[in-house]
Amino acid sequence: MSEITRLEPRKQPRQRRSRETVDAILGATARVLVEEGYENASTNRIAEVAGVSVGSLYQYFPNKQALVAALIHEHCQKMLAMLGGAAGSMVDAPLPFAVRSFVRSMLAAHAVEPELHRVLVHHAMQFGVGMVREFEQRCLEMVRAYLELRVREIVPRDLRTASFVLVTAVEAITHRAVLERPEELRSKALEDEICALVLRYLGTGA
Amino acid sequence: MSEITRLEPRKQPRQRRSRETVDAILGATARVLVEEGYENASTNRIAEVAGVSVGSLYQYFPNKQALVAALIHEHCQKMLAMLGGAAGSMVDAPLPFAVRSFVRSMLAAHAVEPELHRVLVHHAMQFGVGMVREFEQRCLEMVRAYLELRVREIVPRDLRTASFVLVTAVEAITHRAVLERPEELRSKALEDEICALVLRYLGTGA
Amino acid sequence: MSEITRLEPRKQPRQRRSRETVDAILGATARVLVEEGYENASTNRIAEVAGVSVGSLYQYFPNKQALVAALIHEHCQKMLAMLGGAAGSMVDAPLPFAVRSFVRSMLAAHAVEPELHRVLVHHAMQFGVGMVREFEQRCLEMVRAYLELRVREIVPRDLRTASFVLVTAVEAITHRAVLERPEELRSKALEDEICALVLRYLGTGA
Amino acid sequence: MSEITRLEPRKQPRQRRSRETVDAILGATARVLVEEGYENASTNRIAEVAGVSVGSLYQYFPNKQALVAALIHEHCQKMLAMLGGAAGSMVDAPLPFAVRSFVRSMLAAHAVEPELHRVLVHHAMQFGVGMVREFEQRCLEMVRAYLELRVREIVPRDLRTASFVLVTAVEAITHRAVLERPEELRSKALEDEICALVLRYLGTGA
DNA sequence: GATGAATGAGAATTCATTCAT
DNA sequence: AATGAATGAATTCTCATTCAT
Repeated sequence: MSEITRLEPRKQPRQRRSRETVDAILGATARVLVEEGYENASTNRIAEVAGVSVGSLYQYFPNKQALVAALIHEHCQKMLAMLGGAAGSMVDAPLPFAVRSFVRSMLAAHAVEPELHRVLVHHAMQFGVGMVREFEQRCLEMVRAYLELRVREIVPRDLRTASFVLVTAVEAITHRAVLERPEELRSKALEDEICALVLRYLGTGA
Repeated sequence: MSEITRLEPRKQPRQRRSRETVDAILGATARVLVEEGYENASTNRIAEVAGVSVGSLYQYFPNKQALVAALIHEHCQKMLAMLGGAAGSMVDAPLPFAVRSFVRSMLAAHAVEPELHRVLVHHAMQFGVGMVREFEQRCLEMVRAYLELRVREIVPRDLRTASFVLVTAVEAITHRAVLERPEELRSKALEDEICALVLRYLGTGA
Repeated sequence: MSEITRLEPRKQPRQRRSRETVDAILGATARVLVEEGYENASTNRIAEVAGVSVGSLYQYFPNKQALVAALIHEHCQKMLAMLGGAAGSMVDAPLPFAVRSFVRSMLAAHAVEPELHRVLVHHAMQFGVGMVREFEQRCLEMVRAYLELRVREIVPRDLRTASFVLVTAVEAITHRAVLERPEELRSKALEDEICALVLRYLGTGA
Repeated sequence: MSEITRLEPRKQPRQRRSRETVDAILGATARVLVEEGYENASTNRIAEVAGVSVGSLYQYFPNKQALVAALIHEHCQKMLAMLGGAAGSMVDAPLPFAVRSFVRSMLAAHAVEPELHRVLVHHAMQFGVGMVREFEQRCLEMVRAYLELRVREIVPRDLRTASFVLVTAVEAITHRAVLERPEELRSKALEDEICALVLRYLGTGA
């Protein structure tokens, strides 16, 4: 079903020139993926858009998958950075504030480059599984850690399942909202509703 | 981004033998998709597994996309049929029963052929969008219709958003549970938890 | 050092048309190999010379090596057929006649398509090893079997080494003579000399 | 069939450091050729193994063929040096001693770096033909010169053909023995048998 | 209707070689 | 002199699709 393939970048760019090349390649990959779709994203096309030769592309990425994997990695790092900010402020905050902070971070994280996000999520499972799972895993851990702090204030007893339910739900709603209802994002109505979903589930009578 | 392509089956099989051929092709498509992955699912391979010639395949399906579209359609019909059963029994039932019926239907619908489901969902968006959306649209309509019947018993006022939130959340949790936590499906604990999520969100003080 | 690669033909040609295609491909491979050299023998070039599309080539041969392997196989069959004729007449013949028969078969077998022979021998070792070894093995067996029949008439006692020495020597001289001294082949002087080498080695005082 | 290409090293290394670089490159070429095969021996790979940049490689060798040609040259020099020793001692020696000396030199010369030898012989014909031929030519000359000295003691009258027959036979047996029967090399049985082949052919009644 | 041979554009990937730094 | 980034033509191989039989 799937071949074993190296995903690690082939070699580190040492000089400034090569750093620029790598950036150009990743940038072009993102653009082509979004504008022309995964199926049409050939390495030759990507190199062309990046303004470099295919050879240069293969000097840094051993194959097409590694290229996409690198992009997924970069994207996950950005999203994790945004969630990380929320994590800090949650610890001491009472439930309603913590939940709102989390939900906002999720919305913000998904809104960065939604089109790219969609394409990457789509193909992430095939190989860079570990990379996307890293993001989801971090969400789960974060939420679960927080729930454990507040265990006496909430209704659910099985925190493993509770965090699975919450993270999956919030992530899915956020994801689809960004893609399908971008106009509603500013209205705060959706944000309120997601917070309500979470808070009522946790049983704080909000 | 994508070419405009006919997705309709090329001709209706009228005789029994034709019907069998079409079934064999669709069955083979499902098998190949699941066992060998989308990337490796060539029309030649599918025809081989189906035990017919490529020529025959193209007699009934104008192109590869139409083939997958037909499979998606078939799959959606099965899922809708399972939801349809629930729909009938929901109308008159009080909230807790209705919600449980809905959640059970969702779990059951996703459990039919989970591997195939995963592959199809994965590639559904690329072309057969309308077909998957049909399923989601029906879910939304069903839930919204029910919520309108019970509007005085529930907290949320914006029923459009409420049904979006609920359907998206339940669908996502169900989907991931079937794929990633199949062992927990029998325990009923997850089912209970999803019901709790919905009921508390609706504000019935469960 | 070397990848594991399928060398078996991909599928049997069933219709006459495809049989002709396969023949055209093998013929073109031989021509290109001889006229343009192994390095320049690309599959596209071979297909072009064969007057078919690359696709057709890959329908019957899973990769380039399989193509060459098939050619080697065919070539070995031809050579073995020529040796086989000699084998029959050797059994009852006295040494001088048997040796001459063997040497003549060798010369004839190498003279069939000497240029192709050179290229194939050259690249045979890389993969089709078994195929060329088959030819050499058959020679060894044939010679050894005969020596065993005549063991009382000859000097060498270690028949395994004796047949190795003889077959290797005769094969090498034949091979190089065909390639480098084709004009001398008709003179029979070389044939006489090879026979002398063998007979004197066997100690029959010729 | 093949382009005309400069095979001469680009420039003579004058300083010690340059000499070391060239040696490192040739050593790396040998290693890569033996360990990874000719097909996988790219100039980039060779430079990497040599611990220098490709640029440096091209400073000393105008192209890949020149690199291999240089290696072949080096290898032939080593083999010729070993044969040269024998040549001196042969002149005055009686046939049995001379033949044994020659056969031993051949065996020793082939045993130096058999794996490398095999790869080089394999590809020598493609371009460095002259270089390998040089070795074979020298063998022929040496043998023929000796046979002329002893012409009254031996049976064969056509010394050109006789030396061709002998050198080709001994070389082939030696080559294959080193590659395929290395364990027998120490036993001296094979050496004896090759000597017997030569001596009996020459008709000295050994 | 069915068959399967044939097609060929196009995709991924390599590698000898050059040249700016 | 050395470096290593960049090049891009060339190569192997795939696969959706057509069409003669």
